[in-house]
Amino acid sequence: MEIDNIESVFGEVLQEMRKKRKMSQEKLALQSNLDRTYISMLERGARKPTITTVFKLAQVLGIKPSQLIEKVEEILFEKEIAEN
Amino acid sequence: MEIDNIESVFGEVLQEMRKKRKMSQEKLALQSNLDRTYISMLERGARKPTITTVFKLAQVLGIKPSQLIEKVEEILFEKEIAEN
DNA sequence: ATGTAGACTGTTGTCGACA
DNA sequence: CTGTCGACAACAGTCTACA
Repeated sequence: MEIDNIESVFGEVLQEMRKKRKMSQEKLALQSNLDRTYISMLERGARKPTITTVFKLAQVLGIKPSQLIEKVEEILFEKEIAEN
Repeated sequence: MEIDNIESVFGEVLQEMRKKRKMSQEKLALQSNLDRTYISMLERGARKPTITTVFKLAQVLGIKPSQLIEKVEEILFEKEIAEN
């Protein structure tokens, strides 16, 4: 089945982490040195970030990149189970 | 100083993990559904993978993507310390 | 404050060939 | 088995503008 909507899951996680910090997309974009519209696309799963983008975002969110990825794994794993 | 040779560090880690498994670039490429020449470029730090590429590689290497990223963080952190 | 659109630049990732 | 090269298609990431 291969799923491969990693980008959607990443978007969910990113939005959750951002909101938890009561930060706007605009501010996140500014601080991470990325474009506001791009953050929007990321959260909606319309783009897959490169590894360097993940590092930038994690830094601004104050977590380790690996923790961000780990969150994605967890959700992805739940969804795979729900699939059989 | 901003460093930003995340791709070089990722390359180091990828190569280390691959060799530890006594796997050729060719086999890694085949199993991860990526191009052999691209694996070569990744290991030499000439390309930055997207998040989905990281997931593919980690799966073939038999580790969690977050663990792969964590290794990168560690080495990156050592290098930042060595810099002041 | 966010979503979307279109046009754009640069880079990822593919492929064939040769050392 | 790996590095590199050149050509290429596909997609990441920017920017302006409008709802």
